[in-house]
Amino acid sequence: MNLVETVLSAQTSEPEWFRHNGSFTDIEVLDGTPVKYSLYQVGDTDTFALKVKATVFQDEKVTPSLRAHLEQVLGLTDDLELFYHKFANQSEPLSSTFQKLRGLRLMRGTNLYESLICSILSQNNSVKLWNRTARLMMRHYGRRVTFPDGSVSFLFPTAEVLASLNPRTLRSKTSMGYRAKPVVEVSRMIANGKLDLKSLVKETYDKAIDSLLELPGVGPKVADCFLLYGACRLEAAPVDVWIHRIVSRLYFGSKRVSRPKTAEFLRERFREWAGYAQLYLFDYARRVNSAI
DNA sequence: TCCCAGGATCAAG
DNA sequence: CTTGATCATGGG
Repeated sequence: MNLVETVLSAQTSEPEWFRHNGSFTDIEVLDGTPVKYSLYQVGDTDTFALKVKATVFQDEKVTPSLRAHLEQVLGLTDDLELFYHKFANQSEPLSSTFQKLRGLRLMRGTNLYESLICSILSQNNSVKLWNRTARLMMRHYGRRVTFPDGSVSFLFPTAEVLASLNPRTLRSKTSMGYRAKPVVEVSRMIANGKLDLKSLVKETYDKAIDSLLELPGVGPKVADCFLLYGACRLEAAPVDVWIHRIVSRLYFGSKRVSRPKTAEFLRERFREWAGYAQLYLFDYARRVNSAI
C-alpha cells in the first residue's frame, strides 16, 4: 500500500481528503451517524499497517463499520500483485509505470449520488477547482455537524435539497458555472424517483452506460468515472485529456486516436483491470513529466 | 490576452 | 462517425 500516492492521485469521485501533517482526514456517515476519521500509514509499501483514529459521538462502536468502509474505499482487497504480474512483460508499456507507482490503489466512493454529482462537476474542470466547488456546495447546502472535539463539518447535500434550488442560485454560490443546471436536473430526477442509481448500477456495463448517457451533463467520460469510482466497476476506463494523450503516445505511436476508440481499446486490452490500467497511466502521465 | 482543466452538446460535413 | 463552436470559471 502507498497511502499518500493513493490519496493524492486525484482519482476519486468524491472530494479529496484533507491532509494534515502526514495524515489524512475524512468524514463519512456510517450506520447513520457521521464519523470523522484520520489515518496514516506505517511500514513500507509491501508490509504496512494503517493507523486510524476516529472521532465519534458517545461510545458508538464504529470499528467494524469503519474497517469495512476503509477496506472498500482504499481497495485493500484488490490483488495488486496479480495486476502487476499479468502485465509484467516488457512489451506492455503499462509495466513501465509499476516501479514508481507500486502500492497505488484505486479509491472508491461510497455514495452513488455524491459520486455522480462530483463526476458532473469535474467535466472540463481542474481537480482543484471542482473540489473547491464541491466543498462550497457542502458548506452552503449540506448538513452541519459539530463533532465532540468541537470541530465543525458539512456533509454532502442531499438530492432533495439540491433539487429545490434555482440553478442560478447554485451557480452564484459555488461558481460551478454551467454545470449547475445538470446538477439540479439530475438531483430532481433522483428526488422525484425517476432515477434510481442503486438499480442502475446493477445492470450490465453496456446497459448502465446507455442509461447514464441519457442524463443531462453526463457524457462518456463522466459515465465511466461514475461507474469506476462510484460503483466500483473496474472494467470502466474514463478517458480524459491525460489518458487520451498518454495512450496515443504509448500504444499508437503518437498517432491521434479518437476518445471513444481510446476507451474501447483500454476495455478490450485490460478487461477487468481497465480501471487500474487507466489509474496507473493517468498518474504516470500527470506526475512523470517526461511521459508526455 | 490566450490557453487550459479528469467534457458535454449540438450542428454540419 | 468525426470535427468545430460554445458553454462558466479560475489558474497559469
